[in-house]
This record gives sequence, structure tokens and C-alpha cells, in this order.
Amino acid sequence: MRDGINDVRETKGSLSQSNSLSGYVFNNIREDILSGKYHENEELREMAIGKELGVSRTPVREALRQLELEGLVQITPNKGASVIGISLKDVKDIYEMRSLLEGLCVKKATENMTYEILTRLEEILDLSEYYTAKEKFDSVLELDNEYHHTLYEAANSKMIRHTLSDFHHYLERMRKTTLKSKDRVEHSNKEHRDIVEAIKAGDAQRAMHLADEHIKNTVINIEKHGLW
Amino acid sequence: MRDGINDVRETKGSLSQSNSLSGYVFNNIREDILSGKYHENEELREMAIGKELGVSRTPVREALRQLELEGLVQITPNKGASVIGISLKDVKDIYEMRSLLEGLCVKKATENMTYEILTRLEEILDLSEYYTAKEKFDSVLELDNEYHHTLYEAANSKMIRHTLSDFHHYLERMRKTTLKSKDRVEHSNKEHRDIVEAIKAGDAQRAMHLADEHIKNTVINIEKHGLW
DNA sequence: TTTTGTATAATTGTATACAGTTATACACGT
DNA sequence: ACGTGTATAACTGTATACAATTATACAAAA
Repeated sequence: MRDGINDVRETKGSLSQSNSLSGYVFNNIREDILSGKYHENEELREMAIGKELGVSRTPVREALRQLELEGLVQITPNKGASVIGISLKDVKDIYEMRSLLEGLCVKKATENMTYEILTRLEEILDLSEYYTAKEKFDSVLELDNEYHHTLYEAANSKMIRHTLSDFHHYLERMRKTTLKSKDRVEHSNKEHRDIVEAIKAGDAQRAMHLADEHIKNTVINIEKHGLW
Repeated sequence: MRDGINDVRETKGSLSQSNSLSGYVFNNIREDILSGKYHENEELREMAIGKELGVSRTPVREALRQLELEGLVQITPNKGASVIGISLKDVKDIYEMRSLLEGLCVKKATENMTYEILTRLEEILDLSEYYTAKEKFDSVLELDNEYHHTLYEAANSKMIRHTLSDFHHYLERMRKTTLKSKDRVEHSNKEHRDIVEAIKAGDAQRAMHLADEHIKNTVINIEKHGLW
């Protein structure tokens, strides 16, 4: 089958597409683009990537075609794939959209809230505060992911979950940066806590508004610290 | 290269991915899913589709992997692809999200509006009214597409355009149905006209609100006529 | 009859081969 | 030097071959 030498494709994170080689390649390239390993407009050669990851061109091609749909690479017929990358403006635009949709999501989540999910959310918040105190920011980041995805599920809408998850992926790099300052993480925890309180009280409007504010604050934080 | 017999892949519409066989297959399968040719959970065999379209498995696989990302098919490793399909609830959820984002889009479009684009928009509206009077609803549908995409471009945000275009595709089937009643088309024209007037006046808030209402009215129309 | 095992077929996963296209290098004429 | 044509190389597009996995059919045992 394959070399075996380069066979180091453990599935890190909970990204989709984890099975099969094309899924492996997909995650790999996406990570490399979002982390900035490839610079903008860099051309992605199928052979080169295949060789690097120890696979043939076929799974690489499938991955590149998917990344095109995600908007991360551009494919010119008979020429190949090149990195599109994300600008600060793109990030802000996504946050702007996300702010609206996250509000909608939380509103729906409030309407569909169950005891189990609410308990789960509070558990996540407890853990997040715990790890924040210990300054284990990697764990906080993971809990942040889980908090949001729990709400995406709770909204009970395949389309909302799909869309917001997409956005979430796009912003992974940004979140990795912002969720390193203890100050910001503490604020974020507080905001999450407030949102869950509003959900618990069944106050959809307030929860929606708080979720909206929460996302907006993230952008403000990005700008304040001149990140990117 | 290929048979030649089945070589009937003209690019209809302005869907993306139009070049190359995998693009052709992609459009084809998507169209067939959205038009209801394939029923939910139907399994899509690579060979069968390839044979039907006169291509080998390779482009079919690439297309299916892309459709997975679009959320139209589900791929189970070593088992294959099956149709996910869109429920009425999905449609409503998309409209709900779209209503918010379309408002944001129009707001941004207002801020970035140029004389050229405004002229183009008014031209589209004139044509739409013309074809409505003649009851040429296919042309109206195409102009509706163009109207929205023009606004998506005008917002000057890659991410907004990307997201709203995605939604637009999802709803293609729905729009094909709703934009057949002269009554609804006339209302739609009027709403489009009002939005453009607000844009022209530079009233972003009003334009945003009208765009929001416009999308909501579409849903009301769907429900009123018990479509789907 | 039901269950279980096994051979067989169908299907997907991956690699490779070959055709077609685009980029590159270099000689040639001006 | 500068453009131009052409051979060559590099790369993508597609088809096919082979391996691995899953589904199917059917016989044997309970």
C-alpha cells in the first residue's frame, strides 16, 4: 500500500474528514494554510504534497478539490491549486456574520433547551474556569470549541450547525491567538456564563443579545491588541 | 480520451466548477439532488454515475467529495456516498439565516455603492419587470439570480459573497417554484425596487430592513402556498 | 427455520499510467 | 540585447489497475 515511513497521520483535533487518506490530506493542508505555513498565492503541487505526506496524487487531488469549495484554495484548470488565505478583513467579515448567526443560534438553543444540555454547558463553563485559573489555555481553547459546538447542536438545525461550524474552522487560527491572554479568557468565560444564565432563565432575547455582544467583543479584542 | 457518445456536457447556468469533468459531474449530481431526482438516502455508486455521464470514476469521486462538503451527500468510509437532501425545515432555517445576512450584505452594499452598480441594478429591475409583464418567468428567475449576486459582489466581502452564494444554490429548487406565480413575482419586483431605492438614497438601515423583509416574505409565500 | 461460515461479487480506496496542457530553456534570427 | 519559435520538462486531467473492504448468496450445522 504505502511507504509506512511517513505514516504519521494520527487524527488530531475533531476535524471532519478524519478517515481515509484524502481526509488526512485535507486536514493537513487546511491546517497548513490556516496556520500560515503556506503563504498566499503559493502554488500547491499535487506531487510535492503527495510526496511529503507519503501518498499518491489521487487523495491529494480530492483534498484540493474540497479545499477549493471551502474557499481556501483556488484551482485554475490545467494550472493547479494556489492558496487563497484569509485576510484580516475576511476575519472581521466572518465575525460580523457570525455575530448575527450566533445570536440566532442561541435564540433557537434557548427554545429547545433540555436539562441535559444545560447541565453539559454549565459543566463546560466550570471546567473552563478551572483551567483558566491554572492557565492551561490549550484546554480552555478546547472547551471553547465544545461550548460553541454544544450550542450549535442545541439549536437543532442542521444548516445553522453546518454554517457556524464552517466559520468556526476559519477562525481557528485567530482563536488560538486570542485565547492566550488570561485577561481575555476570563472575560470570555464571564460572557459565556452570562449567556448560559440567560438561556437557563429562558430569556431568548437576552441570550441572543449577549451572544451577539460576545462575538463583537472578540473582534474588539483582536483590534485592540493589533493581532494578525 | 472518452466515448464521445455521451459527451453532452454543456455548461448550463452559471454554476461554479464548470470546467473539467469533475466540475461537470459536480454540477450534474447537485442538480439531480436539488431537483429531487435522487431520493433521500439513495446510494450513489461511483461506477453507475460515471457510466451514466460517460466518465470514469475519478472525476465522480472528486465531485462526491465536494458534495460532501456542501452537505448534500454523506460519505461513509468504504461504503460510499448517499444523498442527504433538504427538508422544508432546512429551507426555512436557511431563509432565516439568509434574512439576517442579506440585510448585512445590503447594508455594506449601500456603503460601497457606485454609480455603475446602481445603474446595473436598475437595469436588472427594468428587465425583470419587462419579462414579468410578458410572463417569461425563466428570464425573471435568471434576473433574480443576477440581482442578488450583484448585491453580493457590491458588499465587497469575499466571505459574505461566498456564504450567501452557497445559500442561494441550496434554495435554487425553491426559487424555481416560487418564482412562477405572477403575483409573487410582481411583489418580489416591487420589493427589489424598494431596496434599490433605499440604497440609492444611501439609507443603509432602511435597505437592510427591506432586504430582511423581502426574504421573510418569501418564506411566508412558501408557507401560504403549502409548497414543498 | 434460523444461524453461522465461507466463497463470491460488488464497491470503494489508492496508486499508477498515459494523454493533454502549460511552463521553461535555449537556439536562432533580427 | 530582444523577441520568437521550438524542443523539453513539469504538471494537471482522466482512465485504469490493483488492493482492501463490504455486501450477497448459499450451504452446512444447530
